[in-house]
Amino acid sequence: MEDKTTDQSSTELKIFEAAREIFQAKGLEGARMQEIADKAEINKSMLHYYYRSKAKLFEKVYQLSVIKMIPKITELLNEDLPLEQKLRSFADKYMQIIKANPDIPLFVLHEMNKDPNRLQNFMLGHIGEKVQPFLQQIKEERKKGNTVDLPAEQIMVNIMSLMIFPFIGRPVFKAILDKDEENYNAFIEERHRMLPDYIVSIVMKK
Amino acid sequence: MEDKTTDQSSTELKIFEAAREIFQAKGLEGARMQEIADKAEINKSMLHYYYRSKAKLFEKVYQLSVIKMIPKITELLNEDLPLEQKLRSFADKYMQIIKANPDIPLFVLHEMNKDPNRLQNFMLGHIGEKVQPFLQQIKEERKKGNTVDLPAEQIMVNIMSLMIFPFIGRPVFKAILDKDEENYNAFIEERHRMLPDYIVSIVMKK
DNA sequence: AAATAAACTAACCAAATGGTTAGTTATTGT
DNA sequence: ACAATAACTAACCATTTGGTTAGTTTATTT
Repeated sequence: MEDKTTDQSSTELKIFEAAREIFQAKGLEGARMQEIADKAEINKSMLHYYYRSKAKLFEKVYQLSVIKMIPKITELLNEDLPLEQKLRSFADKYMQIIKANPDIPLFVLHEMNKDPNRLQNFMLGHIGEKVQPFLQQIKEERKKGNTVDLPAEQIMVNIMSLMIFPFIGRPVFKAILDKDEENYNAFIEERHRMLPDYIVSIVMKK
Repeated sequence: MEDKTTDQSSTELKIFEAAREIFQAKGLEGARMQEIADKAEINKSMLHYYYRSKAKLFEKVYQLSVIKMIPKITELLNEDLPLEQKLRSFADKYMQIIKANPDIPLFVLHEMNKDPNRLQNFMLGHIGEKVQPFLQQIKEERKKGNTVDLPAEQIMVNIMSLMIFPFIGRPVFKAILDKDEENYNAFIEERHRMLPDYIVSIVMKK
């Protein structure tokens, strides 16, 4: 007896997976229903049979994408750990997540930018308050003189930028650094290895 | 007598400006020709009168967008300055450029991601060799023990990430940091002020 | 095994969208 | 002043695209 999440017809899953790939690569308007059907190797009518409309199918892909990336941030940042350990752990675990879903950040940010109110920003409604404890933790450590002298918000943005942007900027960085796909992936691996310590080093006062 | 670049009918310019805004906000496929015409307050036929096709109009917008952001990087990084001053100057000037064109990074990266071969990557063909001197400069300073102990490429990616990502990630950061548009702009201003020194501090060994 | 429902297909449809055309108005050169 | 060209408009067209329908095959239930 399979559980509810895996108890879907293989066709439905094939459709979703194809839709995920194509929506993430080309965005809502760039994606063609026929293209999704082709990739899923099913008749185009099946898309509507299982998901009714392009908008509905997209919404599922979009929501899953957001869910995979956003809640993890607050989840990891609210573990009960001293700041330094928390930073190290967060950097490592969040890099793992992005590496497993490298197309999501650009996809989600592009769609958010197009329509900032999609589902009243969905998922983003209460994230602010969930990040507060972490920002507070930084502020306290800063008062104690344990961190570098920067506003907590700037530190937060620094951390996220260093982790996420190398994935979003991939095509440009590949050109700038003269790397092919394989080389750039190795570069990302190297980055994953160094980032936990590096982030600690630029946040905590030495 | 106006020079060639400004000697265009006001209609043509209005179209281009409208197209720029809409393409940058919604991407190639998300943009509607009618919408561009409406924003430019002209008849839709004028779009084709001056630019022949959506693809051609888009290409002009895209190329201008790339030209505004990419060549400046190598230009600024190849000024004949000691590393520390160069970093400070680059951070300040490049932040100015992004602030003046805050929608371009996400737009360009989304389009590049969709079609990595658009115009055989245009503009990106020779950028690698133009960045080499700067990477070399870092490597030399690193050998002398003047920089933090990181590969030059990682340093380069760090710098670009810290500058650009706050613009791309705006909708998420606004939610996370609980800021409205005005507050976030102030946050960006603060960031612009601190980044030159900060970047120096995380690259040069103290 | 018959009946019922679910999964699937091919053909078709309507709306949206980029693009054209034929003609009108305004501008420019002589 | 007038011919010629450029700028512009409204109506229309062809294709693309998301979506539907009517019917067929496959699986399930009793």
